[in-house]
Amino acid sequence: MSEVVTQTIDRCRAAGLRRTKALEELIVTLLDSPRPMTLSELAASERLRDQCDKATVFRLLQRLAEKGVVRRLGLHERAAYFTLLIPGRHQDYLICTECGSIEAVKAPCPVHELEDEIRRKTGFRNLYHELEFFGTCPACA
Amino acid sequence: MSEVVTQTIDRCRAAGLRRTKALEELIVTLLDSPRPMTLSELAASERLRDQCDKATVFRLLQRLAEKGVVRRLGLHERAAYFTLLIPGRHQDYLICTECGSIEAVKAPCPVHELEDEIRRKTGFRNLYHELEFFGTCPACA
DNA sequence: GTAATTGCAAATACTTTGCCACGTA
DNA sequence: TACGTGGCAAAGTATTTGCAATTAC
Repeated sequence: MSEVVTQTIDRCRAAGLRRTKALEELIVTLLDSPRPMTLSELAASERLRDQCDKATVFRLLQRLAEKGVVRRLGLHERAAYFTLLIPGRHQDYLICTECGSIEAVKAPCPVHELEDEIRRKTGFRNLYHELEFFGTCPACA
Repeated sequence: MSEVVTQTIDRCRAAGLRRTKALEELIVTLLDSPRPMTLSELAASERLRDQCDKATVFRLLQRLAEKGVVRRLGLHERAAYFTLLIPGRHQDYLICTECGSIEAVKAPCPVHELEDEIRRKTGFRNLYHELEFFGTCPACA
């Protein structure tokens, strides 16, 4: 099992969660995915399909989001997307409004300075941001 | 009626929409609001409450989004948010994850260069972006 | 042993559509 | 007149919860 997986499970344990098979498989699944996934996708994924009920995945995601281990994203679809939150890592996304494809933006995120400024000026705590680009991908154009 | 309202209605007319009372009230309501609004908020708003059904507001928003007059935003809630799209204007948002308050970010958006770069490198068309900051506001902290 | 976790089914929330009446151009 | 619009009610989709059984610690 990869380094990141064990570290993430440790973070869950430290946050008071129990180490269940479903938790492990969920984390591995999210980590394997190059892009955020919906609840339905997760529940239907190879690793989780026979492992547990959709409600379980839902509640796991809920707890993990509460503990800051996963993040829930909007991304313009009706369904919410979830992604693992790895300390020190940040990802922006590029989304095709026609076919719904989602890919990670490779360039560094230009928002951190503004984020610091907002933190200073507004007194918001636990500040983070979400940045998404939308458009029509070459294949759909 | 303000300049922007008539211009926006003109854009709708140009896009082939009919000028109805509901359309006008919807546009004025969105323009009056300092932040994006949900379908429910719009349908229950003073101007629209007695004017038309929720389904009508829904279909109006749908048409307007199609024509590029309004934009549908995620913003992390279960309900979608809508905002008027004024040419040459762009807005980022600061959202409290505790109380759900939404305010517009006053500072200029630092993402346009990256957007240009993505447009060039990926060949995406009609590119735009959405940037939101999330955190705990001073009142909730 | 005890509290967290789970499955299953039922309840919610928000969105979306069908169908026929109506109003704008 | 013709076609976009509107109201009302029903259907759809994704999420969320209740409760009793199970499992991790």
